Amino acid sequence: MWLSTPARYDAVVTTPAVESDLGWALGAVFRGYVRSAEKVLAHLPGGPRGFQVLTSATTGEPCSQQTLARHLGVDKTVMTYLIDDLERAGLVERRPDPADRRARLLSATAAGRAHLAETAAALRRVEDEILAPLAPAERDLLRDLLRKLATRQEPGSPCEFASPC
Amino acid sequence: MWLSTPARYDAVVTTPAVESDLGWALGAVFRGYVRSAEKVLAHLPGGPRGFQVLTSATTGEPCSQQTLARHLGVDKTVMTYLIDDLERAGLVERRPDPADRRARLLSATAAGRAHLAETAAALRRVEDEILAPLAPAERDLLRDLLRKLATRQEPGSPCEFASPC
DNA sequence: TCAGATCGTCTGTAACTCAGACTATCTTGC
DNA sequence: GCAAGATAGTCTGAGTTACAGACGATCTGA
Repeated sequence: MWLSTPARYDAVVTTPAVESDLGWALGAVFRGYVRSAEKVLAHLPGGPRGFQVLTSATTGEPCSQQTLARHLGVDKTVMTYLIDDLERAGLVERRPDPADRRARLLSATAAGRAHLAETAAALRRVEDEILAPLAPAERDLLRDLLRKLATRQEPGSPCEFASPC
Repeated sequence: MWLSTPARYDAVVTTPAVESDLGWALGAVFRGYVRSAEKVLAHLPGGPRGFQVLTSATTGEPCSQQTLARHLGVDKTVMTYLIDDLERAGLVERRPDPADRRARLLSATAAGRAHLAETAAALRRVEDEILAPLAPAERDLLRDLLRKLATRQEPGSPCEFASPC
């Protein structure tokens, strides 16, 4: 059947071009984002992931390393040295959790918050640059759609990803 | 200034939660996609990237390894052993480019096209699973927006990403 | 024809990921 | 109160991966 079917016909009917593959588009955009973000975040320990840790440490109530690791999608061992670097730079600090002495609560220092404020502004400009091909309304739409997916797609519990801490 | 401003105020005004970070959402969705796709593509050499190579080798005219590498966002040395594996599995084949004897044109074998057809169907189901939190219209919208970005965001030449070969 | 660029390959090094062990601590059941 | 198992964070080591650089073959332009 496959051998007798003309190749051109196959291509059109059963095998879509790679551009229509969600994975390809997702990967291409993600790579572009990381590459651009790394330039802006070069001075921040941990790059884009360090930025996300710092953001999480600043907003909301302090949370444990492991919870944060799950939320950001990094291994717990990676989280250890990610925080090591940020702490060494004086941007975040680990405090023992009074309710559980095994755990450390992560919170940003004043320097960390100041650093985050200016970095977030620069990153926002990078995001706009990346989203430039889209109309303003489309940009907001894309952000919303991605956020909606990201906060629900954890397979085990539907909202694990959504709960920051 | 930073020290005298209440933390809560900082958080609301200048430091958005990580969930509003495009990079976080993009990363979370991308990780989820790769994790799901790898299950379906476990039997295919190279996993998701092998799938994209096979897809590109099937659709359109045959193209060189380097062009394909740029298009898929992988290093040329990675592309070499990626194709090695696919060729060893009998799914693609390298042919010398008659117009440039340095280059190899990549094309899928009949077995490769058959393999791709069934794998693409399975992958499409995975994609729908991942996009499940969205309404049907939103899914198409997200695909379109991502494709629009992916085909235009290459910094050097705006359409380099878009041109498959 | 010659210099420089390019294609694909190979090699080695650097970086990264992740399983597993370990200590300290919490929780549960008795 | 105590023992057994689970969990948080850290550390180590093994395995994988990415990527710079060199290389031969070939193309292109002067």
